[in-house]
Amino acid sequence: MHTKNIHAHLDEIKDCFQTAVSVDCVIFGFDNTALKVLLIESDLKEYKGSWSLLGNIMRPDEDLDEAAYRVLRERTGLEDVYMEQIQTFGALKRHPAGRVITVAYYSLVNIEHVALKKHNNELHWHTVKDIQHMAFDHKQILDTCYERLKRQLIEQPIGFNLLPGKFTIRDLQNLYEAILDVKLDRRNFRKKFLSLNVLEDLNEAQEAVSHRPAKLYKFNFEKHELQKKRFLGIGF
Amino acid sequence: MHTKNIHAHLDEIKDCFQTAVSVDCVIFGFDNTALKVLLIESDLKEYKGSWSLLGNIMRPDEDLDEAAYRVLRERTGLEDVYMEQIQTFGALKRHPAGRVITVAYYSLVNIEHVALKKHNNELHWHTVKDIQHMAFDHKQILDTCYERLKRQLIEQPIGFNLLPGKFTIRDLQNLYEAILDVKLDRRNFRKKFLSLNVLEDLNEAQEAVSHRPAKLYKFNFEKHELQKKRFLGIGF
DNA sequence: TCAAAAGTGTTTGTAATACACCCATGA
DNA sequence: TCATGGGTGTATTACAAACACTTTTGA
Repeated sequence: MHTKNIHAHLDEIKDCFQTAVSVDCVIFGFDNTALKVLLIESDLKEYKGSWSLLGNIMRPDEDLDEAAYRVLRERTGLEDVYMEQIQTFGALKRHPAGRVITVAYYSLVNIEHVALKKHNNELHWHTVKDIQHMAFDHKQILDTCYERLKRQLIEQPIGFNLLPGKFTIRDLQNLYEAILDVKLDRRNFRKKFLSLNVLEDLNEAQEAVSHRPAKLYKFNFEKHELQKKRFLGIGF
Repeated sequence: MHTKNIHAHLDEIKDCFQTAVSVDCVIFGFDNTALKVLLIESDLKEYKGSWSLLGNIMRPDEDLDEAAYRVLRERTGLEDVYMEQIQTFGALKRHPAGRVITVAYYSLVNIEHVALKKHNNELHWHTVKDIQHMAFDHKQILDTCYERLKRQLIEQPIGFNLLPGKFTIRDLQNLYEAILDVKLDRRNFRKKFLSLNVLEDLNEAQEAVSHRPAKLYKFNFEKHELQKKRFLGIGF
């Protein structure tokens, strides 16, 4: 067997360095009623009037994940938010400017923490369910990320990332119902979450509501014994 | 807001076309005892003696997914096998030849259907559990794909892809036990799978075994009512 | 005192788990 | 006839699902 050195290898593949890699961030927020996604007006003539995800080309000198965090940081000013790589989209004609494959991430942010700056006035929060068309293949990317979010929401306690630091159990239930598009029983939902040992009672209550005020909780990551009861059984 | 045409956009990003995109295939097989993965001896001097996944650079004129199928086809002669994109790895120094990000796929094949050709004599099936080191970041990729496989195996009936067309329920259980590294109750396992309505009884039996011969089954995709009982509840 | 949402407990159904005996075959 | 693994049924347990009334607050 022959071996090749790096340079022989580089030479062999140099024709393949014609492809750009981009990252696209599906930034989800929740406004207490519906799941939102942060979009920008497309700056490509071909897609004028369409909305697109927040993305950018990955720089040759930065990690892939770092590129995604950079996009998020530049657009929202946020750091240390929940973010997950979801899928890479590499269809041939997906970008009119040439061969660009894109790695899609989604992140969950507290919508109140996103201060849209003046120079970001092309940015808007859109209701996910109302979105029909987007630029590029971004609708497909959004759909994929939304499906993954729904699945994650069922399997891991990540919904907190979309809520303010203090929230009521009803807030949490509203979030689940809105994102999963289901109706849940109040008593069972409450029972379930309280038994999970992830909610810390702040001993505070809602104020200025014209009904019995609800208790406020915060999420306590430490308390969560991850995957404590992982199914031994087969779940299908 | 100003708009840019494609060419302005291309110009802006042209410095970023310095990154190659590769695909790496984690090809899993099962030899009735242990989970195997098909590896090749690295042809890079830097990794001489190490094993690596089967991969290749994506061509600028082919779909990303097609590149993965091409690698699989070229190496195993197989088509139409189970294959899934898992994750994209894009750390800065992951490839010594330059900036190469790689999209990892795993596929499940019937190990008996893979005829390793003469010119593929650097290819070998390795027992997944015994693998300690690999070239590049391929161990990390393998680990990621293996974790995903385990999860998928619990949630979807995909194990069949690793088995011959005719198999016994015990074969299937061996597969689950080996991959998930658990012991399962024979009676419950059988009950579970028979109730799933995905096994078609071939009315054939094992031959030449020195004990009561087991029935042979095949998987019947049509019968499987996908996600019929999808949890409404929350699974963590 | 009324409206509106918060808070609580019990019952029921379903599915996973644990477990022991008989059956068919080749040696 | 024996050794080996195949095939079956039931009791128990755990958890999700269904369901109704009392409590607290502001108006």
